[in-house]
Amino acid sequence: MTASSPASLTIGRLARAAGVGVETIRYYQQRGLLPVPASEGSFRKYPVALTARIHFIKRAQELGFSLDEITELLRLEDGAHRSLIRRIATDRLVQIEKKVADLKRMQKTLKHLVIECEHTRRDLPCPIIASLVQEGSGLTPLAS
Amino acid sequence: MTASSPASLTIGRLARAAGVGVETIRYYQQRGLLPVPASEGSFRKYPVALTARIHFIKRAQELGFSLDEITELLRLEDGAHRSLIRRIATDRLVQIEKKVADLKRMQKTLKHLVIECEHTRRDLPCPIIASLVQEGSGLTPLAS
DNA sequence: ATAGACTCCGTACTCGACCCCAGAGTCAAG
DNA sequence: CTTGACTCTGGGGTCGAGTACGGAGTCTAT
Repeated sequence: MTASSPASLTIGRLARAAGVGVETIRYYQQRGLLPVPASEGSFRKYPVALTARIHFIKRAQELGFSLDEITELLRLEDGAHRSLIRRIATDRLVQIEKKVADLKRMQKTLKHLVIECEHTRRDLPCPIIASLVQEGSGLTPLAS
Repeated sequence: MTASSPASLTIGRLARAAGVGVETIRYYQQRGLLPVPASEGSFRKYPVALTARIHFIKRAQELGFSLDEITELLRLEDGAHRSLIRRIATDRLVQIEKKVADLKRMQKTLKHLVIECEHTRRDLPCPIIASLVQEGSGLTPLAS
């Protein structure tokens, strides 16, 4: 047992410990993601264990969960609601899959256009622009 | 030459023709994406050709360009700045590739967790939650 | 001529996840 | 015991791409 780090922290120390801003913690409190602990004197004292909860939130965010979904996950955290948790996760998974498909479509089109543009003679119109204009009704220029 | 659709439209008709809301057109005008045409009487008259410009904007958005980027593209639309246009497109391409990589990482992790969860005995903790908690310091429950 | 649809203009609101600020009070190190 | 770093509360601002609203004026079909 060394110099003993305290079992509870001020909000600022908790923020540093968890790698987030003080404002983020207050925001999470408002959203019900973090408890508002009791005060000691006039400042609140935050259990060190809250860093784990914040890390939970951050990791879940990295997996693409919204704070609303994370709130739900935390509510189910006792583990009794496995199938519900799975449903939230698979919902998210479906969204991700759709997004990936969308992006790949964009990627393909764009890549194609860029390559085409590189190989088109300088005196012809840029294929990237041309593809956006599509039906040759012509862009009306902005009045200057 | 049949019943002659007019060469210029009111904002509402243009909006319907282009499949956007009136407010969207006004917004694009504010952002400099669309010209503010002259008025005839006290209402403005919009050239039909503006539908093409709006379609340009919408298609570019579908490819993931922001309105700022689209403004830039429209500015370069004369075709003289091919390499600049390509740079905007390839920048966008790089962003898309990064996003896809991110999503695939999430997807993989989540898929793995969901499958694991389905095969874990009901008396063990849910692996999805467990993976988020990670270091077993335990989540502090919200004070009720 | 009048009803009803539309336009113009400006402002304000939406969503999500925060960030920033001011002012007053408080805590801890030297 | 002072100083300076911190906390609390409350409110506002940010970004992007719009949407919504309200009141006054205007156009058009009947």
